Amino acid sequence: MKIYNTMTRKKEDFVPIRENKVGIYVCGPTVYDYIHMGNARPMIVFDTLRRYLMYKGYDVNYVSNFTDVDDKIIKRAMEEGVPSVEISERYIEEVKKDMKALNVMEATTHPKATEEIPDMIDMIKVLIEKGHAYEVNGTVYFRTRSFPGYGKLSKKNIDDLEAGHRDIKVAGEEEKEDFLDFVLWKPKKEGEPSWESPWGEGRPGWHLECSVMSKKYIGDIIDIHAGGEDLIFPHHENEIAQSEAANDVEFARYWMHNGFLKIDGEKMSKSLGNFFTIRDIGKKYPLQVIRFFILSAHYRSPLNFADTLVESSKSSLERILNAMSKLKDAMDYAEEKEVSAKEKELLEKIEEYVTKYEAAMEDDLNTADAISVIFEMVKFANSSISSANAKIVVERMYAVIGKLCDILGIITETETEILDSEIEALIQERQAARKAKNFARADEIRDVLAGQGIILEDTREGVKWKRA
RNA sequence: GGCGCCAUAGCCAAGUGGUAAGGCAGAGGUCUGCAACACCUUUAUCACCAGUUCAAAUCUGGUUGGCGCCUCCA
Repeated sequence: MKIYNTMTRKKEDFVPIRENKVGIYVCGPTVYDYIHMGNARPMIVFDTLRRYLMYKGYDVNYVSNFTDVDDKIIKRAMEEGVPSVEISERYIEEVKKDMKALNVMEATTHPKATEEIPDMIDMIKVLIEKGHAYEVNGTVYFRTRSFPGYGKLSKKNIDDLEAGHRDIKVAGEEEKEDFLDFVLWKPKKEGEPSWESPWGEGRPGWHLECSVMSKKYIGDIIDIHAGGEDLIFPHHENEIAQSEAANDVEFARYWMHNGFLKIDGEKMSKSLGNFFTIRDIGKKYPLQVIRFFILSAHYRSPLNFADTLVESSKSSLERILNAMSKLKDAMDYAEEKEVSAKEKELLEKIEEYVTKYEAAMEDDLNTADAISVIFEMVKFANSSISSANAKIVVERMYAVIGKLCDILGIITETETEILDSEIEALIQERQAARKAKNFARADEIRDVLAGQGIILEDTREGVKWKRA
């Protein structure tokens, strides 16, 4: 498979370090609030990458952290007057709920920063020993200029950074040797969570945790490191500096970054009031629709989020679901018989679609193209596959579309739901009315059920219903 | 100021040298008691200008417009 590597700015053939094994590290959220649409994009995109690699037979070690010690968490805790651990634990649980609702698989490991402090201290010690870090008044800084490759991911050169920096001085800057140096360990302030360290009580800097956790749970070299494009600088640049300075080996082979999500054409931000949490969106749309919507564009493109676009995705997804529902019915009625010569061609055609789908996914996870292949299959199924075919043919069609959707994390399997007896009775009454050509009554019942979110469809095999 | 990205039909969105996938919406038709589902038909020369080439949406240069990072951020 080809992956666009931010480091080289090119699509490269993906070759894992260890045969058939892939280690993926995705920077996870800071848990101080419900996750929003922007957080969801990398979760969904890289979960899809993971699912595809698993489908290809790779053993995927997927690590994604929870940043559970951070200024924003502390601020929130102070506002609510509770310990910050209460905030982080609460939102880790909420984030997990949202991820589940988005059908994002649980990571192999979900490390938390606060549980990895000893390893972070060890890495800082190594960096100090090697001359890549130094301590001033309880703060440990990374000596950025001591790492020659600094800027290689974001393609920034140190002198440009210096020029751009002059206007934006930060407090405490005087004590640093160099403005480029960033914090590995910061001393405790009153009321903040802290840990013992050789440099006094304090807490780790943000960039350090990812270097430490990826090393611990994947190894010194990781196959794929992923996250939002805004993390390229400074977060990922700093991770590279820390890890490569400490471990003396390349940090990550492939860097993948998803594009930003915009709201009605504008950047999402709290001040613009266009900040949407997954929790709120879930009240308006099935989150499956959101997942489908996000995957309908290439992951590196900016993606605009607007109601009309989601509505459109909802209709699109229904087309797939309708086709699957029809296939399921066809399976029930299809006979187990010999596959005819003509049907053999149908089976071959199905495999051609699979090949085409895989080619799309192989090309830097082109989910938009892959989805278009699914729609081609849907059309093919709707027009060429029916209960008149041998059962095995129908089953294959159903299984293939189901599997290809599953790789995208789209659930097509609908569990058979039992309607309550009252609704069931109304449907029966309507059927009787139709038989008696009392269409006024039949339509009236259909309207009543529609009002309750039950949509009826009359098919040759009888009445079908679905939720609006 | 530095680094980088994008511009394809009413909307969304693939396509990186050989004469434009797919979806939504719209129009016409078939099926249906009607509707829904489904099926058939129908809707673009790819921001603009110049160049390279037998051939460009696809390469090069320029113009215009939009966006991101450089500060916490997915």
